[in-house]
Amino acid sequence: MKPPSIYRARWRENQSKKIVNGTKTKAVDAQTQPQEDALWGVMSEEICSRGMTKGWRKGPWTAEEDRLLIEYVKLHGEGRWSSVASVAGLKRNAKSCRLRWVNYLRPDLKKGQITSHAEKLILELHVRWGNRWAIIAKNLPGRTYNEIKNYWRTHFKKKTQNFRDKSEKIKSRFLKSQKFKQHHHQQSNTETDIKNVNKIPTLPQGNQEMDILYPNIADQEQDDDFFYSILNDHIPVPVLESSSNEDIMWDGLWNLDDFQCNFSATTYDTSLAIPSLNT
DNA sequence: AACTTGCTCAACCGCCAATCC
DNA sequence: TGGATTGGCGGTTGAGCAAGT
Repeated sequence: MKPPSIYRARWRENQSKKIVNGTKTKAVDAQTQPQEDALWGVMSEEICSRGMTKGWRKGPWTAEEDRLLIEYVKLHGEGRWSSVASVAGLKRNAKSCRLRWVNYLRPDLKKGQITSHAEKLILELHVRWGNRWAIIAKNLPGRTYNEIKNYWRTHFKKKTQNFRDKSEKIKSRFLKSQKFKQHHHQQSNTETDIKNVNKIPTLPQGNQEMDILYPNIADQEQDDDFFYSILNDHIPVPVLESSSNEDIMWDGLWNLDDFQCNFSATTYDTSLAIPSLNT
């Protein structure tokens, strides 16, 4: 008894294993995608109508469904999502139930606006961890990774864009005046930067500690300055002393979609001595 | 008043690792 | 040991609403 998506995933997997003329076939490409979607739409209805799956309900949860799910968790605890549908009488799949509980129904969740303190902590943690929302959420008790993820997208995307605009100006100014010198010297500097990134101290938890970290920073301008200063503090900038590959280097430095800043040895291009950013 | 645009956030999807059988 | 299942996570979507034109 599986939802149609399972059958589709399995079908795709089998397709990708097929070998035609010595090369692996693509399960779906841009041309066949619409046909495949249509096909699986029909299949999906067919599968459900024949009772081959439970015909999982989708869309917004009703109050009654919430009540049933809460009752279920009270009785059976978290983590047994696969049996929710049959036991609680919900026409929702395990994933949907888990998500609803984790992101909305959990009693320890904080509702309401994210405070400025929490906002700053999110920024700081995002610089450290990138889009690893689950890890960030663990430092913000009562907040879900989904909430933080949404918050980031709606509040900080703009700021990252502003930062990029600013950085473009700095970049053009900088390029006019800088020349690179020694390749090996640059390499040793960036390697030191990578080590320093790994030494960023663990952040304390709780509002009291955050007060110590960020005392009396209130207005928007200060917030912006704070935001940019974090980036300046944490993004290791190689010493620009030698090279003729300015464009490649600056692309690496300034193409900071979401400010993914997890440097690692495996993504470190030693031939250019420029840290590349995980995306 | 009607329409457009932007914002918010719940919910879904796909992928992957861990666990189960 | 290997396939199936489950749970967790990140990316994305889209409905609902408010503000602007």
